[in-house]
Amino acid sequence: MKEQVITTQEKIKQAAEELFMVKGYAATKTRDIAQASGINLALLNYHFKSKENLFSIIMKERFLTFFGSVLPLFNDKETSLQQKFEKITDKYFEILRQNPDLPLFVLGEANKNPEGFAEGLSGVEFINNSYFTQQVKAINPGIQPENMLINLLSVVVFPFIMKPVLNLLSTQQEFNFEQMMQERKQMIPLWMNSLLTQQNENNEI
Amino acid sequence: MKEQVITTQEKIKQAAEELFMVKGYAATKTRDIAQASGINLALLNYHFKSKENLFSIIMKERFLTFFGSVLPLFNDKETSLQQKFEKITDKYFEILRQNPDLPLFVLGEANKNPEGFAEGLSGVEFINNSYFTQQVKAINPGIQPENMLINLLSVVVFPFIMKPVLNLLSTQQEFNFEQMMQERKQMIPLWMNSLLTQQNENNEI
DNA sequence: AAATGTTTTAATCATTTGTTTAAATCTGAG
DNA sequence: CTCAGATTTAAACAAATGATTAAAACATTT
Repeated sequence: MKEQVITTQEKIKQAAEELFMVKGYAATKTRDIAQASGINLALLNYHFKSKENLFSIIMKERFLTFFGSVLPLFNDKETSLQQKFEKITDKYFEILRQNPDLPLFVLGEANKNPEGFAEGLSGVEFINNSYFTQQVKAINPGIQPENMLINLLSVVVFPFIMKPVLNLLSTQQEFNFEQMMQERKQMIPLWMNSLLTQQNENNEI
Repeated sequence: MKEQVITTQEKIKQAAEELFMVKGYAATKTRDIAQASGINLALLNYHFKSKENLFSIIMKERFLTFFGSVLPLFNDKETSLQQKFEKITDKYFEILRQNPDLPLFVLGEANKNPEGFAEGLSGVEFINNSYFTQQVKAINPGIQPENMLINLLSVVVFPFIMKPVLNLLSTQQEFNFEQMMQERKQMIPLWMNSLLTQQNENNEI
């Protein structure tokens, strides 16, 4: 097999990424990164100018991972709504399985630093008047398309964020996170369809 | 009107709570807390023994706010499932409107420090074999009750976490977060009912 | 091999940060 | 008022932290 040469920069970035994601920016010390990547402390500042610069680079990459490959699916003119539900669910499950800490990192950063967040999203195709929006309006004008978007992202992403809480339940009960997620992956498109096609009956009491 | 005397301890706690929630533990410096609460730096260690102890106190209180008043509703034997959907939604909207940073704080902390998280939850009534679970099984045995729980929490809580992302959309488009949440509050119980009563059709292609 | 530019290392610097200390101020009981 | 205890203040300390420096090691070209 071909020897995989991993550069110092890559070593630093990988270690820093892991640490930033689980501990956050402030709690991650430059010496932690140096130790985790097995490099000399000074190399961090040599290869990346500063801790903040290193963080900024990693942050932008993570933002793209979180938004870049999924948001365009909303605008796909070749797929039906049902297919969009399936494809977006599949894609996100794939991404989040490999990057379980991604949602909290991205959304936490969006909260702490909204300006930098917006800036880090340059190049991401947006959903504004996406084809998704038009399709929702066509099928059910009684529901705000933004709410369908939010519903889909909620039931897909939130369980990953909830994982530690759910695992708390699992100690008391037989409960398997992976197995549950497997069922969700199949059900979510059906659930979304069910939400979409229901009648908006605003009948109070 | 009666003069509201606010003690030094309360001033410190309120300022620290705000800072911990938006910036996180490590990024919040004791001098930030002192300045924000207008007290002398040494008073933090005089009234609370350490920064970590202060954080621990605040953290446990926030955990209770997030879980304490909502989880019991799942076990209420007097309410139907439909009523549970409504009451849980209402209660959470009320809490999260007043504490918009609560979910990210609690869930972030659950991730960074699962042990301390579990410990901070002592006294919270759990959902294990709740009445909610039984009711879901009775109405639709084809769905895992845990997944209904997760769906409900997802569509209620996640939008608050997504708020900064959604506000990014609002700059490009007429879009009002509050107005959208108003619609969600009405719709979520209906949506949940729709999910629950749909048939689990496992028909692949 | 010599020279040149790049990368790595160990040591050090200047701030920042959590905490402590000793004195000053305040408060309430006798 | 006076005194004892509680609270507050300014100053300082020790450790941690991000960054820099100068020399050493390495790699590449001539």
